[in-house]
Amino acid sequence: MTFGKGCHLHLIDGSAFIFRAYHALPPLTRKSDGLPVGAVAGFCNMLFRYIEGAKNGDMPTHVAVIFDHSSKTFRNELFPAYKANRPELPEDLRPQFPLTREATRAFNIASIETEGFEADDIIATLSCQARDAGGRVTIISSDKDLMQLIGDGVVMYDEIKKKTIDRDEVMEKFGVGPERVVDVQSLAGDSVDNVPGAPGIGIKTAALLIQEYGDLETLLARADEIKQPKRRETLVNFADQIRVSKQLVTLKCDTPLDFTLDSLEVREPDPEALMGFLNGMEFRTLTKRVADKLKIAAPLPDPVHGPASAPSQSAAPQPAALPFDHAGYEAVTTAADLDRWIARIREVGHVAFDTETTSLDEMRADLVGISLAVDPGKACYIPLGHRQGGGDLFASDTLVEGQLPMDLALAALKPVLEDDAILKIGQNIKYDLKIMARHGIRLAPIEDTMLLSYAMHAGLHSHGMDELSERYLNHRPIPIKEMIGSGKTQVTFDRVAIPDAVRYAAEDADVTLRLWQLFKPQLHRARVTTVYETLERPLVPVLAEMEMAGVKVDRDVLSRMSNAFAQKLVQLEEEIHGLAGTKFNVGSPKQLGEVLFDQLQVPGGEKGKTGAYATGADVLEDVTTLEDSHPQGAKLAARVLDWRQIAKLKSTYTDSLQDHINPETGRVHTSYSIAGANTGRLASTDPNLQNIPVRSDEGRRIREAFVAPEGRVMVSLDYSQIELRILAHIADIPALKQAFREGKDIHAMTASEMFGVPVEGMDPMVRRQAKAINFGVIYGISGFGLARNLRIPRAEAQGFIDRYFERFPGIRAYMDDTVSFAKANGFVQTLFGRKINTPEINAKGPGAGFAKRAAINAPIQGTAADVIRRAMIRMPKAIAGIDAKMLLQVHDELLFEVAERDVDRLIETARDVMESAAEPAVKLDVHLVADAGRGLNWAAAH
DNA sequence: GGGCTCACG
DNA sequence: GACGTACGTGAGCCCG
Repeated sequence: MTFGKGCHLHLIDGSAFIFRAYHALPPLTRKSDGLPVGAVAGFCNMLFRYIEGAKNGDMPTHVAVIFDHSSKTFRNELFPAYKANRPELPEDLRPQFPLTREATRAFNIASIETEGFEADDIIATLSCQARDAGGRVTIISSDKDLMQLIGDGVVMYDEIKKKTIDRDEVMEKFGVGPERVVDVQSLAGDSVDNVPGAPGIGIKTAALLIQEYGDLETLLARADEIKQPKRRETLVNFADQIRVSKQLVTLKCDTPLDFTLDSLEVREPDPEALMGFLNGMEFRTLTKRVADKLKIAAPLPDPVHGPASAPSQSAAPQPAALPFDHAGYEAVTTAADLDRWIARIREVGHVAFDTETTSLDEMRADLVGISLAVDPGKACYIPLGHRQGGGDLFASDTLVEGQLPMDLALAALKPVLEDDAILKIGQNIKYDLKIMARHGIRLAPIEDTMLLSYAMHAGLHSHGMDELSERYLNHRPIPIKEMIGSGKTQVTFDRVAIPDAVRYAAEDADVTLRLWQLFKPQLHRARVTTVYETLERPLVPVLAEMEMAGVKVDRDVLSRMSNAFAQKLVQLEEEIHGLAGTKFNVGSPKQLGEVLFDQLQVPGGEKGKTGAYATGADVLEDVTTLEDSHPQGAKLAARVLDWRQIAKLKSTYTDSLQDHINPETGRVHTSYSIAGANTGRLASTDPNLQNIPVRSDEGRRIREAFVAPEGRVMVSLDYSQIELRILAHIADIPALKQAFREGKDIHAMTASEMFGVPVEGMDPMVRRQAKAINFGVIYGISGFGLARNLRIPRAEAQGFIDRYFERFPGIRAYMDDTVSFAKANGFVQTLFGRKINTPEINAKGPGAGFAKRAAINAPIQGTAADVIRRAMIRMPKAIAGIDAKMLLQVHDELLFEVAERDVDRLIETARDVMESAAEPAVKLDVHLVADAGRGLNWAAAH
């Protein structure tokens, strides 16, 4: 629902709730672990009572609970003593703060807080927005500081006294109307908040003065007219202090918010999530009371954790319930039919859209047809490029008769597809976006069912259409194989008979539409609307641009390297066969294992589950150390390692990259999958340009083939230590934060802290170990893993870890908290609210370890991924005036191609975007740093 | 098509 | 007390 006239926004002052609850209740701890939960219990009770009360009274259409983020706000910069005389927080209250946020979410109410602003400012901002939109507002609070907001449909409500506070109450308390409350407060000051005001003037006097002079500014301007000498002097002498006080008490109506009023729409609690939370808190009485209530409320099934195809009891239209019937699908072959569809799209304002083409590679694919769906069960397919024949050598290239001419159809569709008022819904719509872009059509605005699923279900399953359809629509779409076959006999889609294509393609649009209808309303309930709207959807056009731009690759450089590698491989092979005494396939791990451990009797061979010897690099490296006991084996292993490195570089890079050079553009166009990695990272495919070698000198030379065209320069910017910085922030490690603040060598600092050695003249080995531990922490460290990585005894590795935790206790707390959060909620979150589901977290057996480490890693890796996504989304606008293109993303690096004269400007601008990418949604305690490099090729720029 | 190996962050 | 373990990816090759 769009917020507007007739809407009623309830804003609950969460911090006030907490303090009231804390002081009203005796200290209460959770039975199982002694966690203090008294305030949480009181908070939940108040929230529950409020919900029940609201049902009987003046029902809100929108609701949110607002919290203070931290004690430091912009007011402290204005006046350092502001709120400085507040008593220290009770020790058992602070840990309950995050739980109250969780409680709020469990009740399915938006939980809002913003760094640098008080809850009051957010309440003020939302009130203003709601009022301006023509709606009404009730602020659930009795805080006098909020009374300045009353009027124009805004009232307050005291939840304890069950009493509305409106203009009359304000007049009674301040002696002036709400619009002059600020003036009175500025004069009277406030001893609780340490607002100075004018000495000797209280509310009574202040009210009198304001009544007489109208407002504060007039009063101050005409202060010399005041008869009482004492008052006159005070006002003249303390005018500045009074003005500062005014700034302190005036609430900000323009707090930056990264959501809209619409997203605060009232939602029924998700019974499972709510009961899960209350149960986890071990609130028995409340759990029971809520359970009783919920039964009456006929809960909706949970879209995230509930059974995949659970029938809904709600009255909402059930897209899944309609059967899939191909009778509702039609071929559009006349202009009149097409016009009819376009008219229907305009009526409804949205359309599910899908293209059929001849290839999965959007840069080479030819458009074959377009399918549309507007109403579930009804869809059409517009064949445009179907051709005669079976696709064999003798197939003719003539178009099948009876199809609309492509240019005519596209011209008719273009206005709708580009209309800002019509949503184009796709499944992986980046593909269609690129196809249409090549036909001069800019698809916008867009929705993507794949990304809707990714925002809600990351970690639960993949997000391809077939998977989603089977899971959520209980329908198995026609496999593409039934259309085009597979293997040798596979044909392209333009050879599919049109009636078959109609069934297949129209169904895809139908499925997409139904998934959208199902998923869209679930976004709010899963609390990932902001994630979808700020991190997923806007990335689509950005990536499409990057992919279409491609990166120039110099074929000759690659081809020369391939030749050199080929020669080297032959040499190595001969040498290896000589050492082995027999000829065998060096590329076969199985044969290699047998040669090494059976024929040559090298000790230490270990067979894996498949019965073959393990011959990974780590194993072979161990063998190379046997120079004394088994020189032949050691030498062989060393040569095989060399061979493997070269073979990898040749086959994966120098050879196959050449095949990916697009003949039309002369460039390589990767494809990024947005919903591939669970953590929010992108993945690059066809080819993967995120794993181009860099660690070895030999491999790095492959980057020399990624070049800038004449007159242009490659620029690379990469975040320095972004994951460790995020760890320092999330786990709140003062020593780490300080080291980053001071720009220190973070690994050396760690080593110094752990081993008590000075950073100056540090043994590189010691630093290396500390570095391994720092990375290990990000991965969910284990003694075994660290031991293997550092090749040291396990006990020693465990000793390092113990010392590390001792030195940085916050890390241990973060790891424990993250795992228990995952266990309680079934997911973990990034700082930006991205959810990563952890369905295996409560598993038994070896899977448990994996799930725990993944849960520990996901918020860190995921937050870093969110940060660079934000930077990428802002980048096109930021560099609009610069002759530059963003080409590639490699997790913490962005690669640009820039006109020579614009290089400095690009670096300055892009660096700024990257370093401030977290803001304003998140204010990190640690600043982000992006390092820049430039050169004629990627190797030189990196 | 699964397993192994290895390239990246 | 034993087990099995660093996180996230994609691609090429071998082999059944």
